[in-house]
Amino acid sequence: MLQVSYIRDNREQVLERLAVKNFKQANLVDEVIQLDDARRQTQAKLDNTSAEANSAAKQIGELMRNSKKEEAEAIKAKTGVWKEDIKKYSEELAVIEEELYQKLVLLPNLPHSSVPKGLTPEDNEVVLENGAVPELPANALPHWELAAKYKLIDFELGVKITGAGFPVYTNKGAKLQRALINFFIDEAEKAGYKEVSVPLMVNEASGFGTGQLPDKEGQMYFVNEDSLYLIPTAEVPITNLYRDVILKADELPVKNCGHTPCFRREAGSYGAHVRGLNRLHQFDKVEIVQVVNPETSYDVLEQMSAHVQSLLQKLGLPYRVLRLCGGDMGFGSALTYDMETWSAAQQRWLEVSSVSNFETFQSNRLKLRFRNAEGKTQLAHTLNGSALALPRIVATLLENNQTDKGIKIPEVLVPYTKFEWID
RNA sequence: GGAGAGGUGUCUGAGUGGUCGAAAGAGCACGCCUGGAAAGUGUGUAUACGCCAAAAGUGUAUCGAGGGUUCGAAUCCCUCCCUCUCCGCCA
Repeated sequence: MLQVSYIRDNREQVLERLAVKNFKQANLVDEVIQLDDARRQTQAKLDNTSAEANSAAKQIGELMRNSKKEEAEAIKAKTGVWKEDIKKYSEELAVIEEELYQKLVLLPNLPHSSVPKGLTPEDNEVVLENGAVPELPANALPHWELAAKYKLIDFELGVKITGAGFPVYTNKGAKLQRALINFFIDEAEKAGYKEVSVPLMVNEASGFGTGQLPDKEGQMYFVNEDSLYLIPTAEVPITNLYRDVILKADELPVKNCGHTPCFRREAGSYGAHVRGLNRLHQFDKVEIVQVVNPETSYDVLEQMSAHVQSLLQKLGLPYRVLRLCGGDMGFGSALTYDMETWSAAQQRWLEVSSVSNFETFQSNRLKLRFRNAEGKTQLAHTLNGSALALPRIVATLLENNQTDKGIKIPEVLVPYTKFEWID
């Protein structure tokens, strides 16, 4: 959520930035400003009336104590009007604030100046490519066939017990899951992230804090009986750890990592692009989250991007880094890098990570502040990224490392898997 | 699931209708004291939104949340949420 005061002070810039995100309802900006004007006026009227009523009440108390009953009654007689006005103004204020809020939540975050204009994924900017694309034999298989051949994943069994998009990992497939999770967590800890293990369900306030609610509830599974949402990413519980918190300056940066399953309804398309592990309703992911001083947030974003890249390098996966264009970015992000690995058998790039700086968009909703050098409270910046999501990593590992003898496990993973080959 | 107790500032904790944004203590910050530290001592120490060019100042709101009674509510009433204890169930 954008800050109203910022919108007021930087109207032109806000409009210009929103245009980069192809935001269509630019009129909302002026409506927000007008509503805020109205809010201030009504607030002032309410405050002034309350002040009068408060001082009258004090006088009455004083007079009663001195048993000047008649004078007290005289003042009492005047309070009726104030009471009515106070009621009227606070009702007005509530209506205005609600309207303001409803419009404010429709405004996406402002994209950073480096965000390219554009509408579709084709307009994303390739920042860099790294790693050699492997030469596969002519009979190379896509990962879903490899998974069947080596009995790593049983998709049908998942359908039986739950439904499509909930695979069952078996044998070395199950081991590989656990190995990747531990490898990713260990690497994150080496990079200074503290591991947390968090609930997989969150309440509505948490969904609001990170921006999934209102509006995107369709993407989350909802437990009606208890009004809880299954988390679509560990970003939600981990970032919400700091909701309604004022951090001391020396507590920044906060660096957390955590592994969780992620649940996504993804009511979407079918076909080759979502076959196998390409798109699932449940998958495992290690997430990294930082809460930082605004002055450092873009340096931190680069560090997080470098961390994710280092994982891909260690796993020997060819990858590229994209700077998402305005049209492809998430609602709350100011700048997003996507990391994609090259799937040799599918002959296409698969998104395996997304690293974003939310600036104050989340912290404003979360009321996540820190005390700055002047001792004043200030909104912190939040960032997060996948480091990494498992399914597509597994997909490319299986596909890219397939040989006549079986599938070769990357060296860094062998201490975790305790086997070198899937065969 | 059943019964009971309770939710006050960073923490402990007082406060049952007016002088309460809230005693006291602890913690923390700064100063004094000290060769240095501890002890001692003094001062300060919530957040948000207004007004003001800004600082100073000042107004309003907030004692789990929302509503009500009252000229006036942390304090009385209602609803909801949460925590704790005991019992039941149970990984």
